[in-house]
Amino acid sequence: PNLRIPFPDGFAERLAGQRIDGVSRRAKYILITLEDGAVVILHLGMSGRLAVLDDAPSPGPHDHVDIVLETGKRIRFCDPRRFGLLTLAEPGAVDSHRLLAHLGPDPLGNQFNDAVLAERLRGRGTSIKAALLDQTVVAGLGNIYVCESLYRARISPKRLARNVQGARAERLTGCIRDVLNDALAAGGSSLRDYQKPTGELGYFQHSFDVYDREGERCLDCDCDAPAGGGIQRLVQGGRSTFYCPHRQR
DNA sequence: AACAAGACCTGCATGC
DNA sequence: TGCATGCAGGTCTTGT
Repeated sequence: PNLRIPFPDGFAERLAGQRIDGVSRRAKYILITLEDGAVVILHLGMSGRLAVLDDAPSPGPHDHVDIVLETGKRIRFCDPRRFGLLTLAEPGAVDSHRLLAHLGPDPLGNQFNDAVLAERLRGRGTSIKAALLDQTVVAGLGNIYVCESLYRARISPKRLARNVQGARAERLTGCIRDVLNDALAAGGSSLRDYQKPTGELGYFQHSFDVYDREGERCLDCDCDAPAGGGIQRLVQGGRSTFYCPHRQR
């Protein structure tokens, strides 16, 4: 029970016997809607994983929850670092739940376009890198996809967020969507923990242009480390940023 | 009020 | 071999 937040009282009893009416997503939260309208809110944090199991192997040290289905299959939630969470929103109190209420627009949804992004970046004195990681600005981007989006849009991660307007905001909007769609098509990015529920790995990590490529050649402008170029790493807000100082301005 | 820094965890790679 | 250090797909809270 000691994940990022404690389980609500009577969590298992609350779920028992209910039909699952749907599974959806808001930002990085997985939402499982029950027949009475309550919603299970699940976040994988950094190291969380869901596995669909046919039988009931004894749980490992980092397995926290099994949701057992009528068929006998079970959905097992494993999370070594325990940055993930599993909680419940009562019927009618889902959008207003404190974890969901302040999220910005989903970059793959209809509420997101270049005008919206420009407006949400207006007046922000932080870096565009930090702004895109802020889930109240845009909901659902993490460190990898922010780095990749800024690279494709040729925008420096150090540029002030308020100075991403007009053509830059337009470029960035398109690149964010493209990066996410490409990553989804590839099944996501497996660095260490991440597996799909089937146990398969994602493939997008083979398509990174900049992430985790410090010192390597820039695929676009061809600058390279021996000549003083190449992909550089810097730390912003305690997180690694990878970028090409020549290509990104 | 906005922003940066620190805290929360475990596991792994690296270097001495 | 063992130990210390730094780093990792993310939020939250605290302090300036």
